[in-house]
Amino acid sequence: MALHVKHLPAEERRAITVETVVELAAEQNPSDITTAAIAKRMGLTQGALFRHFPNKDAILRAVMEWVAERLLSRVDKAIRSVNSPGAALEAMFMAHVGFVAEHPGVPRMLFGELQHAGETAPKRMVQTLIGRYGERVRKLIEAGKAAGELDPALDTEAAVSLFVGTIQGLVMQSLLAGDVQRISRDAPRVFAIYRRGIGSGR
Amino acid sequence: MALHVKHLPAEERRAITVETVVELAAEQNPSDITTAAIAKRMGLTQGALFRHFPNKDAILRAVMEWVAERLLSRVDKAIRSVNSPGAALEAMFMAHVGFVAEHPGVPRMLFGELQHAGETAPKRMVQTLIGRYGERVRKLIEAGKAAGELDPALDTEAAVSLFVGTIQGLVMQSLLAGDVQRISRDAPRVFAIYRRGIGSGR
DNA sequence: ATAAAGTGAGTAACTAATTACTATCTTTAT
DNA sequence: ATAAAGATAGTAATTAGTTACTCACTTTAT
Repeated sequence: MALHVKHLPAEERRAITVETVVELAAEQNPSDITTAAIAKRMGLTQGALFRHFPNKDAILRAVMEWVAERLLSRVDKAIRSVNSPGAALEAMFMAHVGFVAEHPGVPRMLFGELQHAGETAPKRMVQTLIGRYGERVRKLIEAGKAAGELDPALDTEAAVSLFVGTIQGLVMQSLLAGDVQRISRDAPRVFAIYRRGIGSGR
Repeated sequence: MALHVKHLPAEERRAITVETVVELAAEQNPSDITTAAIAKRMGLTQGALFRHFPNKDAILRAVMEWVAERLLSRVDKAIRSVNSPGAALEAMFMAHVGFVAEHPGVPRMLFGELQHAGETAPKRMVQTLIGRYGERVRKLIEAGKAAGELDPALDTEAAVSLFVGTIQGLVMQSLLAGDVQRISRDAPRVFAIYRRGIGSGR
């Protein structure tokens, strides 16, 4: 795939680094991706990475930026593609699932960052991302209630939490089975149950 | 809390080691719990650990055994304490949530083990545990269908996956908020939505 | 007395980061 | 147009710090 071309402009090199980390995270425990492993996959020496990033944390920060941008823009596009809140929730769910199926390492990295004890920069970025993500879900659920599509007595916060958890559950199942494609297959079936849980009686 | 008594019988020392790991996993990223950190918390030198375990992996294996035993027995007890499948599902959910609230490091360790690339012993144990756990959920859901409590057209596999995912979602929310007790507070509200999703129309 | 439990000082392997040096592009002066 | 000069990107070896694990020796309980 990658041609391992040497002497790329710095910006391009940084972009490739980020994509490489995302790729590696799909194959191994994100928390033990070493700078040596990243460099090897790129066909560079380990030291070369530090020409483009001041330290490893900065690499992770760049990855989180990449993720936040791509995920949110994809999700926003999905929301805009339909016109009812219920349909938007489903489109958002499927867009997210599609993203995860393409980049299975991503949710694992996010979850892994959240586990860190202190207040690392990447961790804060994940919190921000999930916050912004949650806003969108919350907005759709409230619009759905107003439109009579969803149960007006629905506990919005719980519904938001379950929306995210549902995807997290799919990720875990795919880890269990060692089969990423499973996510795409199971997603509609699982979402159907969720949709029923938040729906109005009719 | 622990009195850091020296010269304990081997079996007792092993038990304390396991509990210490579970404790540490609640405070820091499980994947960077070092043998030095475990020993320090126990008031022992690092070398002493290797009197009782051949290697670090064996410690993790013992922890997984501990988890599997305690979680399943607790869940089974909850199931036996009520008499309808629907009530049993709820009791099982709450028992699991209670366990997680007491030992927040546990789900994070399980998830972390699943991430490893190869086929480590602890990973296999987690797969076995989740398999056995899933069986119980599946059985209850099918009994619920037969009893007319649950939607007879319900997709059982998806419902099982969502059951586990729901808890995983609660764990993630608590990591986000940095507040474990949140799990117990949110659990009933989230379960209510799930219950509605799998229920018969009436 | 002796076997089990713990100590403390090691080791080899690995990790992120640094550095002196080299190769390759880009700009500029003539 | 092109040679010289400067800037940028990559190399290879090395660093200090960590990690899991070992072992000769000491302490303790029975």
